[in-house]
Amino acid sequence: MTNPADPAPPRPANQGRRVAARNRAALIAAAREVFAEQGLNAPLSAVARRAGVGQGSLYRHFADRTALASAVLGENVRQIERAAAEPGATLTSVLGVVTWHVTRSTAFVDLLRLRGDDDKEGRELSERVRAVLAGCPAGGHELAVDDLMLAVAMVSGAVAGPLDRRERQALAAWRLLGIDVGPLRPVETDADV
Amino acid sequence: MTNPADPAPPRPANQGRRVAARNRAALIAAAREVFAEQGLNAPLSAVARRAGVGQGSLYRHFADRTALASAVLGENVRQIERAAAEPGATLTSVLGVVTWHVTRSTAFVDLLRLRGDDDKEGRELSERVRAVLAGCPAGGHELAVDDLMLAVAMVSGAVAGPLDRRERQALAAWRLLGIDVGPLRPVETDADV
Amino acid sequence: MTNPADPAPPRPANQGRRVAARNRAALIAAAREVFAEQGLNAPLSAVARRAGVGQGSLYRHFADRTALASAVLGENVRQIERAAAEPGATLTSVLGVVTWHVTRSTAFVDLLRLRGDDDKEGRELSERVRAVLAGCPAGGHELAVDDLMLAVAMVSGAVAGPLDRRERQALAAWRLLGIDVGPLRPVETDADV
Amino acid sequence: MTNPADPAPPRPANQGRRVAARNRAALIAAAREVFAEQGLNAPLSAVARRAGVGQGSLYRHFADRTALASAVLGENVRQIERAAAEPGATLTSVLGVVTWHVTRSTAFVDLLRLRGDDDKEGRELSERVRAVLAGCPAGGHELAVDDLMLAVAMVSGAVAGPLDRRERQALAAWRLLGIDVGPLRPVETDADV
DNA sequence: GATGAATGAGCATTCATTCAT
DNA sequence: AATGAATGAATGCTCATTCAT
Repeated sequence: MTNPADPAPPRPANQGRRVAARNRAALIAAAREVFAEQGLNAPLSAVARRAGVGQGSLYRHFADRTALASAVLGENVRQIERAAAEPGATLTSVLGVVTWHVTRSTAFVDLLRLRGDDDKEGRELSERVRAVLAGCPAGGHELAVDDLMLAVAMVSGAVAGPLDRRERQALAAWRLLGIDVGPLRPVETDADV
Repeated sequence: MTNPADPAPPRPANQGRRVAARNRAALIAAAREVFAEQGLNAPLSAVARRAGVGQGSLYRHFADRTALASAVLGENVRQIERAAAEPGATLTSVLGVVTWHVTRSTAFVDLLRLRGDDDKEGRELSERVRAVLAGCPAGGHELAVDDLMLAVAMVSGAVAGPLDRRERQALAAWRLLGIDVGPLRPVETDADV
Repeated sequence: MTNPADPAPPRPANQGRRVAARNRAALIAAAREVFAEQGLNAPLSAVARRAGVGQGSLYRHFADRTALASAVLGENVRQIERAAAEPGATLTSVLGVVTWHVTRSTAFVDLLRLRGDDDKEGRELSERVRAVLAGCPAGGHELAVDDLMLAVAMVSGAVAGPLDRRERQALAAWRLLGIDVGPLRPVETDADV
Repeated sequence: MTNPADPAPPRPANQGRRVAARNRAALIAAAREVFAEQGLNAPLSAVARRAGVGQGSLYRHFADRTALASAVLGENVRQIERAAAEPGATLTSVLGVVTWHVTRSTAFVDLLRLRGDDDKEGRELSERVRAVLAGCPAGGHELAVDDLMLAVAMVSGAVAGPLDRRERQALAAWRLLGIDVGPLRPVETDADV
């Protein structure tokens, strides 16, 4: 018979609040990968596992799926904002960065396809992208920002499958729209978490 | 509390084989709605429920999700083929029908984004759409069929949200591509099963 | 819209009561195969399908799984009884026939492992086998019939896997028991249905 | 009728990680009973229910049916190995322990009848039993280990029905084989997990 | 009598979410 | 704060059984 009062299994030490920030970053990094691969509906358990973190910690840092997704996509948007802030940035160069994210992340594509209903977080992020595009020196293009956003969504719709295919499709899509994009690339970050 | 001596578990009447065809049609109709709203991964149980039919009946008529999806999307593709067969059909008019389906059905959009791997049914349907487009008298456009299919995928990527918004976005997307589409419309069918 | 009063699909002609007997035989034949391959718990739908008969017909002829199983195993037992009735039959020759069934039919093995509870049909069949063995001229063996039945069950427990393996195991088992068996064989029937 | 405004779906208290080990043990105990009664194909939901544990917990502890079965049968095999390691152990005494398990557990009998195909776990366990028998001081018997394993399978085939009947049949089967077995008994364990 | 469709209970499996420690 | 186990609802799928025609 099992003794019902047998001692609790050894509890892993609480490593203090220093770890908190580290865990948050690990969760975002893991979510970026998982969402990029499987889209915004990927199992959250997979994120926690890849982050090397308990399920509970995930929920402590991010109240729900949306919060986590916002954190991940927020980084993407921040990169786009940084790209636009670089000296010599043009609409062309910024679209290159946008397209880089579109080809890399299924989640970023999903962002542009969200239902308008329960969203809000998503709309804010979209708004920020729109603001960036609106502020770009339009290198010869006379496109309204609405059309630019539409064009980004359209390119998103064109990509599917493995990475190389996604890149080819994205470039072909931009060509079909008659819009130049710079090289597909991320943005260097100071502290690349 | 349930009476443990409940005599007869009241089985809803088996309505005989008369309803078979009706059920099949109801399943397709329900699947069209559910897939249109929630996409190709919608729960099949929701389809059965909306059709007012047991789970088993669904599986009797359609061996798996693919079979059901094919039945639904097959109708869509058939409509497109019919549109191209109408007297006086042009690329423009056919694209209007294609776009009608894109705005109506999330599932139709999904069709154009399927991974090539395990699919086959889906690829066949895509192929049929491509064949229709390839055979259209290209009213002034000099687009290769590859680019046409890409354009359709791009338009698909642009639509989201409520119906009226979807329509506006689709039309704007085509305009951005510089491609004319006819009026968004389905095709009249003799027996609209 | 579908006309709710559309005509019933053409009904397959009722082919008269001559077919009844034929169907019954087909069901037994199919069940023999299916039960032999998959054991007594095989899906009854598989039996109906292999018999080329509707599910309903199966249930008309056989009220439940037990009835069908009894029909199948009854034939096996009848063969054993016939073997014992052949001129020159000995315990050895009869055990050869018994063993033939053991190696051929998973269901026959299952028969010997049935729970005693709800059984009855099964016990009757077992009884008949026992009666046959009891009546055999025991060619030199001094085994009580209880022990013979036990031995048969033991040999049943030894067989598993593909046919050739089953045969080797059965013969090894009998050898281990020090009991001779004749050649493994079925019995010729006059009208081999 | 259920009040549609039911506020809180009363979730049974999550009793924390204290119960983890207890639950695991409860699952194994429940599985031992259920598998013993119904064989290796018993519904896992029955195991979870009898353990007083949610379905999810079962799957957390045991990835699949095989894992659970291995845990249960592994204990059986370990007991047999311990029996062979006892001072004064003989083939006779070990066979008594083996037979004890055969009479107690339908699952243990199933183990000996597994198809070789997709198994592996099962074969490993069988191998361990064989190894134990091979290593036993054969008290006067000159049986090859192959024949011993066959004999065990044969005895397994002989047992069916209620416990007392199973015991009588097993002993009679061994007698028929001319092989001595010690008293049917389990092995005392220090910590009976 | 035969037919084949309808039905729902049952089982396996996954996953979002909560909570004691 | 972190942990990781518990939980059950949801979903896919199979099958025994009933029944109108």
